Amino acid sequence: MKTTIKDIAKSTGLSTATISKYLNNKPISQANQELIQNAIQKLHYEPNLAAQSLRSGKTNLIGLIISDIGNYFWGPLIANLTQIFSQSGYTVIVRSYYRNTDQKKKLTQEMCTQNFSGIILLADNAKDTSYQPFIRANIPIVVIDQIPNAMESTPVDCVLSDGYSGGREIAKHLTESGHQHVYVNAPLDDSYNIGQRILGITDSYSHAGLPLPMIEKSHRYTTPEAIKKYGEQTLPVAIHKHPEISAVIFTSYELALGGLAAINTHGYRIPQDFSVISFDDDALFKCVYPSITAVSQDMDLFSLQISKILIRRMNGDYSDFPHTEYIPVTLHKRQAVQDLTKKAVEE
Amino acid sequence: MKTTIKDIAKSTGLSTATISKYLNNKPISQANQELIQNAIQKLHYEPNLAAQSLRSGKTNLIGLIISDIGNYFWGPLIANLTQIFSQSGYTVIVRSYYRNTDQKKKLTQEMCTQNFSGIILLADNAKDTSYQPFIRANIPIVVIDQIPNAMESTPVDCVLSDGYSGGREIAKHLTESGHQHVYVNAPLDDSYNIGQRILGITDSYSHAGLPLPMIEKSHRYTTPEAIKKYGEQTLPVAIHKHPEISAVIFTSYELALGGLAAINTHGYRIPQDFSVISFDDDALFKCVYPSITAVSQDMDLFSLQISKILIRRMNGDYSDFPHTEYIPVTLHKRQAVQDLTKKAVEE
DNA sequence: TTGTAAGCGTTATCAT
DNA sequence: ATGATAACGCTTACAA
Repeated sequence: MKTTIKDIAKSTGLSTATISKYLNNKPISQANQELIQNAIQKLHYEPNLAAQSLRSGKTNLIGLIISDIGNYFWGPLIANLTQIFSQSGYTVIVRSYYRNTDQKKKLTQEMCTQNFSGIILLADNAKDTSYQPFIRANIPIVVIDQIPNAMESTPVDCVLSDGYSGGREIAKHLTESGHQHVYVNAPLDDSYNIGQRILGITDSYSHAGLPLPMIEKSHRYTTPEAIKKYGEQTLPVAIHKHPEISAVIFTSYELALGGLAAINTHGYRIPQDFSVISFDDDALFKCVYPSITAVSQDMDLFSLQISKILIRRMNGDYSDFPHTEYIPVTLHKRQAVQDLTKKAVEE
Repeated sequence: MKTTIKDIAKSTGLSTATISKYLNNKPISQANQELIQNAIQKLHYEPNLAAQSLRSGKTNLIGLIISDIGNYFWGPLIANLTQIFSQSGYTVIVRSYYRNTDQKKKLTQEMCTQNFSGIILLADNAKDTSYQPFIRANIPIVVIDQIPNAMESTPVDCVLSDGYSGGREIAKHLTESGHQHVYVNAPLDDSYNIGQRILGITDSYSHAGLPLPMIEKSHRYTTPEAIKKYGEQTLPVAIHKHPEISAVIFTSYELALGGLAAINTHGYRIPQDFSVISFDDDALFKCVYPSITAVSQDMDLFSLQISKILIRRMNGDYSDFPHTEYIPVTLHKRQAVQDLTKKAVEE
């Protein structure tokens, strides 16, 4: 038999109403506070969340919607969010729709009706409009990793890493290392984020009066495997056709996987044959030989900003709505980028 | 205003009891089934989970307890479990205690009282007894990745990868490739799993009449970072002291990270200086040069078996209790292991 | 097969 | 500051 507030009420001689008030930090006499506190400890009382939720209409549930939870790049983010929100009394529930559009619609519709206290939506790309039903249903929501095109008609809070700065950092590092002819491997999708990464690179090269980076064009790819395969196939072709290329930039982790696989297969030597640099870092990047130069996202800060905005909204504070937060990124200079200026001097 | 079964009742002219029966697949006349179905569609009815849970005493919640959700090795498992259980109408909630013993006790106690339909506990090591409160509370639970020492006094269902076979596979591959002097990098913890991995290796070498693998002894390490650091520090020392070592085995992903970092720092050439082989696979292992030979766990099958057992228990079927399920592992032969027999012939 | 009505554990209203 | 009581949306005897 589970302990309920009735038991606490009986044990203390108070009414359930008073116990409830105690639990919700409403004014209670000092004496009774201690009385209740003791009873709770003694009887091992834990509130029934279902009852609380049913009566109050608040679930304290945060829905985290990710197209494909299997994509482990986002693991640390999920971890952080789970931890941060649990500290504020919220429980994070992760839901995926596995890149199935029908399932996605069904999922969002279902979640709109389940009294989630807040939603975090990892948007697929800039065309993603699935945040809109939550706005309509008045459920606080933060869109992450993208800025939807529909922002203008339906404003929403966004948090994403600063891909543009990342692109500029990469370009700076490469130009300072003497790399004039650069190849950017990027599948054409409608990702705002990836678009910004590329723009950061091309802007820098353009401003520096250098030849514009060669950007691989392609069809759209949806699954991580397809993106990897694409990278694996296109890289050797480009290198072969354009021997002047001295550096390759992967615009995402999946492309890096594919590119590195191709590099291995074809026996390219990094960084002697060409330098390599990737967006999105991985624990192994800094361990392998040569270690892979990469731009990492700050998942801790990312999670923190998401939680800050969402909690503000859940508390009814919309004073700065809509807010877009860019999370700074960090370039890790490693062995995979060769300093061509030094090399020239040495020779 | 949310739609409730009352609205459906009014709209169809039936009672709420009948609607409830329809929702719970109890016998209903064909005509009314269609009537209700239509009303639900028209009014966009979605059941209130809190009310269902409160009344029925069932939450359909699965608690997944992981010491450190930030350790992304388990990301794919979380992903799979979330997906599999959602197909059966369960929602997975991941909870961590961040290697804090007090927090862990608090968490398990709290979860015991929250009517979880089932629990999946990723045990820390063989000494982990935190599954016991759930057994006492009659909450179905499956322990994964370990077999607790307390099994005998408190039986429990277990699912874990077959580390022993993995060890034997590794040993077979190494001996067939002519590796007689092998170094095993393993922090001494109380992990049943890691113990089995080591045992598989040593048993094989012992049965083959070869010199016993050299096993690094150490203190206990708790965090992934500490384990990595340990691997990074011990490997070069061992290699230096024992030049006869021709192959190094990492007993976990974290050790591989540390070991590879050390290899990079010290400029060892793999596999010329020594071969490398790791437990636990990573997407990058097969992409980098040289690709890293590794034993992978089958996370799909792992998740599936967990869900099968747990769902059986939640349905009250304890006919095969307690059950221990070993998930087969796969050795991926890659470039990091050199075939010394061929080399000998060539020379 | 269908309806009536009680009640799950909590919170909120309104007295006191 | 405290208490009596209704109500949240649903399930489940039990009766019809």
